[in-house]
Amino acid sequence: MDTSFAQKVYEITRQIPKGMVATYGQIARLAGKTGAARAVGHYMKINPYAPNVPCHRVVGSNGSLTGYSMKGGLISKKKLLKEEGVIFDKDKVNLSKSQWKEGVL
DNA sequence: GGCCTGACTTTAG
DNA sequence: GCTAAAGCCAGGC
Repeated sequence: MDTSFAQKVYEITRQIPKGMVATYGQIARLAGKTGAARAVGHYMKINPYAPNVPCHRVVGSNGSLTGYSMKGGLISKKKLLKEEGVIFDKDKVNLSKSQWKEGVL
């Protein structure tokens, strides 16, 4: 997996600050492949950079918690995000307040 | 080595 | 607002 796309996806995901979340579509777009969110999801699944890539900070387009292959599943995921300070709206992430935006310095 | 599936998104009707 | 179809990458069988 020396593909620049995967590499970019991992780098972008790695840059997500604590208490923030990004969507698959956004990452895919930043990586230069609008619509390749599926591939992004797959990269999260295999996640060869598990500790370096906080895949639990990646959620669906509308803030829905999806996937998470690590132990605990979405339960742990939601918990982690909450602990990090991500604003939750029921079982979804409040993107309006906690969606990470590249360059929001 | 080929087909199917999967943590999805986007555009169009 | 919802449904349908197309597009993307790699792993597993």
